[in-house]
Amino acid sequence: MGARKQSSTYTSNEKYIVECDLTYAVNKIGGRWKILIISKLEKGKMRFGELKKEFPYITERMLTLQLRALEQDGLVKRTVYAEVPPRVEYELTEMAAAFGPIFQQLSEWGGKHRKLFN
Amino acid sequence: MGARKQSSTYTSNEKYIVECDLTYAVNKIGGRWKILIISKLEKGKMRFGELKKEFPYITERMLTLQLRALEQDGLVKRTVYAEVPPRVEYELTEMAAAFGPIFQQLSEWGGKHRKLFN
DNA sequence: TGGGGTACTAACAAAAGTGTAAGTAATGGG
DNA sequence: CCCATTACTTACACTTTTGTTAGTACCCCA
Repeated sequence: MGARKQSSTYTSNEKYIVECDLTYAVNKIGGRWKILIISKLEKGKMRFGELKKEFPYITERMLTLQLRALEQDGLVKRTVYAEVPPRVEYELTEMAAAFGPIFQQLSEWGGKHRKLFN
Repeated sequence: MGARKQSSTYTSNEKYIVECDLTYAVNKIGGRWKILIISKLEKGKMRFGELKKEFPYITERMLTLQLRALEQDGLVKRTVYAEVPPRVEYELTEMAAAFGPIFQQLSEWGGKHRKLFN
Protein backbone atom coordinates (compact mmCIF):
# COMPACT_ATOMS: atom_id res chain seq x y z
CA MET A 1 0.00 0.00 0.00
CA GLY A 2 2.86 2.39 0.66
CA ALA A 3 3.63 4.98 -1.99
CA ARG A 4 5.97 3.76 -4.65
CA LYS A 5 9.28 5.39 -5.25
CA GLN A 6 9.69 6.50 -8.81
CA SER A 7 13.41 5.97 -8.85
CA SER A 8 15.44 4.54 -11.63
CA THR A 9 15.05 1.60 -13.90
CA TYR A 10 13.25 -0.61 -11.44
CA THR A 11 10.03 1.30 -11.88
CA SER A 12 10.38 2.05 -15.56
CA ASN A 13 10.98 -1.60 -16.26
CA GLU A 14 7.89 -2.41 -14.31
CA LYS A 15 5.88 -0.03 -16.42
CA TYR A 16 7.23 -1.49 -19.61
CA ILE A 17 6.51 -4.99 -18.45
CA VAL A 18 2.97 -4.37 -17.38
CA GLU A 19 2.12 -3.23 -20.90
CA CYS A 20 2.15 -6.89 -21.84
CA ASP A 21 -1.18 -8.62 -21.27
CA LEU A 22 0.61 -11.81 -20.51
CA THR A 23 2.83 -10.51 -17.76
CA TYR A 24 -0.07 -8.49 -16.45
CA ALA A 25 -1.98 -11.72 -15.99
CA VAL A 26 0.91 -13.63 -14.47
CA ASN A 27 1.63 -10.87 -12.01
CA LYS A 28 -1.89 -11.13 -10.65
CA ILE A 29 -1.27 -14.69 -9.59
CA GLY A 30 2.40 -14.39 -8.79
CA GLY A 31 3.88 -14.72 -5.34
CA ARG A 32 4.00 -17.53 -2.96
CA TRP A 33 0.39 -18.08 -1.98
CA LYS A 34 -2.03 -16.59 -4.45
CA ILE A 35 -2.61 -19.54 -6.74
CA LEU A 36 -2.95 -21.87 -3.81
CA ILE A 37 -5.58 -19.62 -2.28
CA ILE A 38 -7.45 -19.30 -5.54
CA SER A 39 -7.38 -23.06 -5.96
CA LYS A 40 -8.94 -23.59 -2.57
CA LEU A 41 -11.60 -20.99 -3.20
CA GLU A 42 -12.57 -22.69 -6.45
CA LYS A 43 -14.46 -25.15 -4.30
CA GLY A 44 -16.58 -22.39 -2.79
CA LYS A 45 -16.74 -19.71 -0.13
CA MET A 46 -14.45 -19.98 2.83
CA ARG A 47 -13.90 -18.13 6.06
CA PHE A 48 -10.55 -16.66 6.98
CA GLY A 49 -9.94 -19.30 9.60
CA GLU A 50 -10.86 -22.12 7.24
CA LEU A 51 -8.39 -20.92 4.68
CA LYS A 52 -5.75 -20.66 7.31
CA LYS A 53 -6.20 -24.28 8.25
CA GLU A 54 -5.67 -25.32 4.65
CA PHE A 55 -2.07 -24.16 4.69
CA PRO A 56 0.02 -25.58 7.47
CA TYR A 57 2.60 -22.84 7.77
CA ILE A 58 1.09 -19.69 6.41
CA THR A 59 0.99 -16.85 8.89
CA GLU A 60 -2.09 -14.78 9.46
CA ARG A 61 -0.21 -11.78 8.21
CA MET A 62 0.63 -13.39 4.89
CA LEU A 63 -2.87 -14.72 4.42
CA THR A 64 -4.30 -11.29 5.08
CA LEU A 65 -1.87 -9.63 2.70
CA GLN A 66 -2.57 -12.04 -0.10
CA LEU A 67 -6.30 -11.86 0.33
CA ARG A 68 -6.16 -8.10 0.31
CA ALA A 69 -4.13 -8.09 -2.86
CA LEU A 70 -6.50 -10.50 -4.52
CA GLU A 71 -9.39 -8.33 -3.46
CA GLN A 72 -7.72 -5.22 -4.83
CA ASP A 73 -7.15 -6.99 -8.11
CA GLY A 74 -10.79 -7.98 -8.32
CA LEU A 75 -10.15 -11.68 -7.99
CA VAL A 76 -11.72 -12.24 -4.62
CA LYS A 77 -14.86 -10.87 -2.97
CA ARG A 78 -14.76 -10.27 0.73
CA THR A 79 -17.90 -10.28 2.86
CA VAL A 80 -17.87 -9.17 6.47
CA TYR A 81 -20.68 -10.16 8.80
CA ALA A 82 -21.28 -7.84 11.71
CA GLU A 83 -20.98 -10.46 14.39
CA VAL A 84 -18.83 -11.09 17.39
CA PRO A 85 -16.54 -12.87 17.10
CA PRO A 86 -16.16 -11.61 13.54
CA ARG A 87 -16.99 -13.69 10.52
CA VAL A 88 -15.50 -12.92 7.12
CA GLU A 89 -16.08 -14.94 4.00
CA TYR A 90 -14.04 -15.00 0.83
CA GLU A 91 -15.12 -16.15 -2.59
CA LEU A 92 -13.83 -15.92 -6.13
CA THR A 93 -15.15 -13.39 -8.59
CA GLU A 94 -16.01 -14.38 -12.14
CA MET A 95 -12.76 -12.90 -13.25
CA ALA A 96 -10.87 -15.33 -11.06
CA ALA A 97 -13.08 -18.24 -12.01
CA ALA A 98 -12.00 -17.63 -15.60
CA PHE A 99 -8.56 -18.80 -14.57
CA GLY A 100 -9.95 -22.29 -13.92
CA PRO A 101 -9.20 -23.95 -17.26
CA ILE A 102 -5.87 -22.19 -17.56
CA PHE A 103 -4.80 -23.41 -14.16
CA GLN A 104 -5.81 -26.86 -15.21
CA GLN A 105 -3.46 -26.75 -18.17
CA LEU A 106 -0.62 -25.22 -16.23
CA SER A 107 -1.03 -27.91 -13.66
CA GLU A 108 -0.84 -30.58 -16.34
CA TRP A 109 2.27 -28.97 -17.73
CA GLY A 110 3.78 -28.99 -14.27
CA GLY A 111 2.90 -32.59 -13.63
CA LYS A 112 4.28 -33.78 -16.92
CA HIS A 113 7.52 -31.86 -17.03
CA ARG A 114 8.49 -32.07 -13.44
CA LYS A 115 8.88 -35.81 -13.67
CA LEU A 116 10.83 -35.63 -16.89
CA PHE A 117 13.17 -33.08 -15.56
CA ASN A 118 13.95 -33.52 -11.89
CA MET B 1 24.36 -21.54 -7.65
CA GLY B 2 24.58 -20.23 -4.07
CA ALA B 3 23.83 -22.66 -1.28
CA ARG B 4 20.43 -22.20 0.22
CA LYS B 5 19.97 -21.58 3.87
CA GLN B 6 17.70 -24.13 5.44
CA SER B 7 16.44 -21.80 8.10
CA SER B 8 12.95 -21.43 9.32
CA THR B 9 9.61 -21.31 7.68
CA TYR B 10 10.73 -19.53 4.56
CA THR B 11 12.28 -22.66 3.17
CA SER B 12 9.77 -25.15 4.48
CA ASN B 13 6.95 -23.15 3.00
CA GLU B 14 8.79 -23.17 -0.28
CA LYS B 15 9.03 -26.92 -0.16
CA TYR B 16 5.37 -27.27 0.65
CA ILE B 17 4.42 -24.98 -2.18
CA VAL B 18 6.50 -26.66 -4.83
CA GLU B 19 4.62 -29.89 -4.21
CA CYS B 20 1.80 -28.36 -6.20
CA ASP B 21 2.12 -28.90 -9.95
CA LEU B 22 0.46 -25.60 -10.58
CA THR B 23 2.81 -23.48 -8.50
CA TYR B 24 5.70 -25.49 -9.81
CA ALA B 25 4.75 -24.43 -13.32
CA VAL B 26 4.13 -20.82 -12.42
CA ASN B 27 7.45 -20.56 -10.63
CA LYS B 28 9.25 -21.59 -13.79
CA ILE B 29 7.93 -18.56 -15.59
CA GLY B 30 7.79 -16.20 -12.64
CA GLY B 31 9.93 -13.16 -12.23
CA ARG B 32 10.22 -10.04 -14.17
CA TRP B 33 11.61 -11.14 -17.51
CA LYS B 34 11.11 -14.82 -18.14
CA ILE B 35 7.81 -14.80 -19.95
CA LEU B 36 8.89 -11.89 -22.09
CA ILE B 37 12.02 -13.74 -23.07
CA ILE B 38 10.12 -16.91 -23.84
CA SER B 39 7.66 -14.94 -25.93
CA LYS B 40 10.43 -13.48 -28.04
CA LEU B 41 12.07 -16.83 -28.50
CA GLU B 42 8.81 -18.32 -29.74
CA LYS B 43 9.61 -16.67 -33.04
CA GLY B 44 12.89 -18.55 -33.33
CA LYS B 45 16.52 -18.62 -32.29
CA MET B 46 18.13 -15.43 -31.12
CA ARG B 47 21.56 -14.27 -30.15
CA PHE B 48 22.25 -12.70 -26.78
CA GLY B 49 22.66 -9.27 -28.30
CA GLU B 50 19.46 -9.55 -30.29
CA LEU B 51 17.49 -10.42 -27.20
CA LYS B 52 19.02 -7.52 -25.38
CA LYS B 53 17.85 -5.11 -28.05
CA GLU B 54 14.30 -6.35 -27.63
CA PHE B 55 14.06 -5.00 -24.12
CA PRO B 56 14.89 -1.36 -23.75
CA TYR B 57 16.00 -1.34 -20.15
CA ILE B 58 17.10 -4.81 -19.26
CA THR B 59 20.67 -5.04 -18.05
CA GLU B 60 23.08 -7.61 -19.38
CA ARG B 61 23.31 -9.06 -15.94
CA MET B 62 19.57 -9.63 -15.69
CA LEU B 63 19.34 -11.09 -19.15
CA THR B 64 22.17 -13.47 -18.36
CA LEU B 65 20.61 -14.50 -15.08
CA GLN B 66 17.22 -15.16 -16.58
CA LEU B 67 18.63 -17.11 -19.51
CA ARG B 68 20.70 -19.20 -17.16
CA ALA B 69 17.68 -19.96 -15.03
CA LEU B 70 15.62 -20.89 -18.06
CA GLU B 71 18.41 -23.13 -19.23
CA GLN B 72 18.64 -24.80 -15.84
CA ASP B 73 14.91 -25.41 -15.91
CA GLY B 74 15.15 -26.99 -19.32
CA LEU B 75 13.15 -24.29 -21.08
CA VAL B 76 15.90 -22.83 -23.20
CA LYS B 77 18.77 -24.38 -25.11
CA ARG B 78 22.02 -22.47 -25.31
CA THR B 79 24.48 -22.96 -28.13
CA VAL B 80 27.94 -21.41 -28.05
CA TYR B 81 29.92 -21.03 -31.24
CA ALA B 82 33.69 -20.97 -30.80
CA GLU B 83 34.25 -17.71 -32.60
CA VAL B 84 35.69 -14.36 -31.84
CA PRO B 85 33.87 -12.22 -31.06
CA PRO B 86 31.72 -14.82 -29.37
CA ARG B 87 28.37 -15.91 -30.70
CA VAL B 88 25.75 -17.54 -28.51
CA GLU B 89 22.31 -18.55 -29.62
CA TYR B 90 19.25 -19.26 -27.53
CA GLU B 91 16.18 -21.23 -28.51
CA LEU B 92 13.19 -22.76 -26.78
CA THR B 93 12.99 -26.41 -25.93
CA GLU B 94 9.86 -28.45 -26.60
CA MET B 95 8.99 -28.15 -22.96
CA ALA B 96 8.87 -24.39 -23.29
CA ALA B 97 7.07 -24.50 -26.60
CA ALA B 98 4.31 -26.38 -24.80
CA PHE B 99 3.58 -23.17 -22.96
CA GLY B 100 2.48 -21.53 -26.21
CA PRO B 101 -1.27 -22.13 -26.06
CA ILE B 102 -1.37 -21.48 -22.33
CA PHE B 103 0.36 -18.14 -22.78
CA GLN B 104 -2.16 -17.34 -25.44
CA GLN B 105 -5.02 -17.84 -23.03
CA LEU B 106 -3.34 -15.99 -20.21
CA SER B 107 -2.74 -13.14 -22.55
CA GLU B 108 -6.40 -13.07 -23.54
CA TRP B 109 -7.37 -13.09 -19.90
CA GLY B 110 -5.04 -10.18 -19.30
CA GLY B 111 -6.35 -8.19 -22.22
CA LYS B 112 -9.95 -8.70 -21.28
CA HIS B 113 -9.79 -8.08 -17.56
CA ARG B 114 -7.33 -5.27 -17.54
CA LYS B 115 -9.73 -3.02 -19.37
CA LEU B 116 -12.66 -3.95 -17.19
CA PHE B 117 -10.78 -3.33 -14.05
CA ASN B 118 -8.35 -0.45 -14.31
C1' DT C 1 50.35 -1.52 -30.01
C1' DG C 2 45.81 -0.49 -29.44
C1' DG C 3 41.02 -0.31 -30.23
C1' DG C 4 36.50 -2.77 -31.51
C1' DG C 5 33.15 -6.19 -30.99
C1' DT C 6 30.47 -9.90 -28.14
C1' DA C 7 28.95 -12.19 -24.28
C1' DC C 8 29.61 -12.34 -20.36
C1' DT C 9 31.23 -11.88 -14.66
C1' DA C 10 31.95 -9.77 -9.99
C1' DA C 11 31.09 -6.79 -6.11
C1' DC C 12 27.95 -4.03 -4.35
C1' DA C 13 23.31 -1.67 -3.38
C1' DA C 14 18.39 -0.94 -3.57
C1' DA C 15 13.75 -2.79 -3.48
C1' DA C 16 10.31 -6.09 -2.81
C1' DG C 17 8.61 -10.28 -0.67
C1' DT C 18 8.11 -13.14 3.23
C1' DG C 19 8.27 -14.41 8.14
C1' DT C 20 8.31 -13.43 13.60
C1' DA C 21 6.24 -11.95 17.53
C1' DA C 22 3.16 -9.47 19.84
C1' DG C 23 -0.97 -6.89 20.28
C1' DT C 24 -5.99 -5.09 19.08
C1' DA C 25 -11.39 -4.79 19.07
C1' DA C 26 -15.64 -6.50 20.11
C1' DT C 27 -19.04 -9.17 22.75
C1' DG C 28 -21.13 -13.14 24.89
C1' DG C 29 -20.66 -16.49 28.63
C1' DG C 30 -19.02 -17.84 33.25
C1' DC D 1 -14.82 -8.58 35.78
C1' DC D 2 -12.30 -11.86 33.01
C1' DC D 3 -11.62 -14.87 29.44
C1' DA D 4 -12.28 -17.04 24.92
C1' DT D 5 -12.96 -16.43 20.06
C1' DT D 6 -12.04 -14.43 15.30
C1' DA D 7 -9.97 -11.72 12.06
C1' DC D 8 -7.12 -8.97 11.86
C1' DT D 9 -2.75 -4.99 12.57
C1' DT D 10 1.89 -3.29 13.77
C1' DA D 11 6.85 -3.11 14.06
C1' DC D 12 10.64 -5.39 13.01
C1' DA D 13 13.94 -8.83 10.71
C1' DC D 14 15.34 -11.88 7.21
C1' DT D 15 15.66 -13.60 2.21
C1' DT D 16 15.25 -13.13 -2.46
C1' DT D 17 14.97 -10.39 -6.58
C1' DT D 18 16.40 -6.75 -9.34
C1' DG D 19 19.50 -3.07 -10.63
C1' DT D 20 24.37 -0.31 -10.82
C1' DT D 21 28.85 -0.04 -12.15
C1' DA D 22 32.93 -1.62 -13.62
C1' DG D 23 35.68 -5.02 -15.58
C1' DT D 24 37.04 -9.61 -18.19
C1' DA D 25 38.60 -12.74 -22.36
C1' DC D 26 39.24 -13.41 -26.89
C1' DC D 27 41.02 -12.42 -31.56
C1' DC D 28 40.98 -9.60 -35.68
C1' DC D 29 42.22 -5.49 -37.94
C1' DA D 30 44.47 -1.08 -38.56
